[in-house]
Amino acid sequence: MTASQSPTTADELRGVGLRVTAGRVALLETVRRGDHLGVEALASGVRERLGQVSLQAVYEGLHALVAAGLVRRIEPPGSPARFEGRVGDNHHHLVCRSCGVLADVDCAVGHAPCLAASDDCGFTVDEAEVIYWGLCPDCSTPAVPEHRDH
Amino acid sequence: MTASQSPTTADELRGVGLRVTAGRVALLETVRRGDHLGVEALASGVRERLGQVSLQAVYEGLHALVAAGLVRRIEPPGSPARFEGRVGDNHHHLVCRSCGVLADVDCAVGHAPCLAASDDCGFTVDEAEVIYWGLCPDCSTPAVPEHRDH
DNA sequence: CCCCAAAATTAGAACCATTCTTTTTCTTGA
DNA sequence: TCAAGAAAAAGAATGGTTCTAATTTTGGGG
Repeated sequence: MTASQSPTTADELRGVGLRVTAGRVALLETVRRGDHLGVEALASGVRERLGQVSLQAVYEGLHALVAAGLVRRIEPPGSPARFEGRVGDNHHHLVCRSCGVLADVDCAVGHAPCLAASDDCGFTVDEAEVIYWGLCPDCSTPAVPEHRDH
Repeated sequence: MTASQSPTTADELRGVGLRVTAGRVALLETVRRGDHLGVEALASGVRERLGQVSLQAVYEGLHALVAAGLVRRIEPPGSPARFEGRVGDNHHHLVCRSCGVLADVDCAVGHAPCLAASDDCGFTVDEAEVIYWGLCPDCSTPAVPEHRDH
C-alpha cells in the first residue's frame, strides 16, 4: 500500500529528527488540540493522557518542538509564554488587555516578513511579528447584565 | 515674560500630575538621553547624577512615568524590558536576533493603530505593535576580518 | 514658615516563569 | 540484544520584577 495517508504524530517527530516518546507525542497533540495554552495547561493536558509528567519535561519537549518548527511560541509582553500548533503561515495575534485572551489573525499581506519596515536601518529583516492590543468581545461590552464572579 | 520656552523636565512631571523629585527628573532625562536602556542601565545613569538610588525606586519611577505616558516600555520576547522617551508617535522596533540591539522604525501607516487586522474577531483594537526580527548591520556581516572578543 | 497627609523611597523578602545540574530511564540503530 | 546517546526526573538555582512594611520627602494649607 502506498502510504500517502496523513502522517502520524510520531512520523512527524521522526521527520524532523526528534526521538519519538510518549511525552512528545502527547505534548504535540495537546498543543494542537488546545488554543494557545501555557506551560501549566499543557502539562495538565499531557498528564491527562500519561499520568505523571514533570514540568521540566514539558519545557524540554516544547523547546525541542519549537526548535524543530512543529510548534510556535508566543510571548505577549507581560504574560507567560503560550504555544500553538499553527506554524508556517506567518499569522499574527490579537491580545485582550483585560483578560489576556489570545486570538489568531491571518496575515493581511502575503508571506513573511509580511511587512516591510519604512527604514530598516540596515537590518536584515526576516520576520514581522504583529500584536494587536485591544479588548475581546467579552471584555469590551461594559457592565452587561449578567452574573459575574469577580 | 510669557514663558513659552520648552518646559523643563520638572514642569513635564507636574503637568502629568506627578510629584517632582530628583529621582524622577534624573530618571526621565536618563531614559531620554539613552537608547532603549534597561532597568540596570537606567539605575546606573541615575546614580551617576544622584549617587545612591535603589533599584526599586527606578522600577517605581518607571511605572509612574509609563503610566503617565512620558515613557514607553518595550519588552521584546526573551529579553528584559527596555525604555524609551519617544512616545505619542506609534512607532515600531527592529530587534537583532543575535545581539539584541533595538532600533526604532517609523510607522509606515499614519497613526495608531497603524494597522487594521484582516479579521478582528470582534476585538476592539487600539494599538498594533510590530516587531521586526532580523540581524543588525554588525551581526549580518559574517566573519568580518576584525578582532572580536566573541 | 511650619506641619501634615500623601506620595516617594528604601530594604528586604517574595514570586514566578524558566533554566541548570545531576542522575536515571528510555529510544534507537547496530 | 546491547550500547550510545537522548529524554525525563528531581531538585535546586536564577533573574527580572513585584510586594510589604517602615522611613523619608514633597508640597499645599494653616
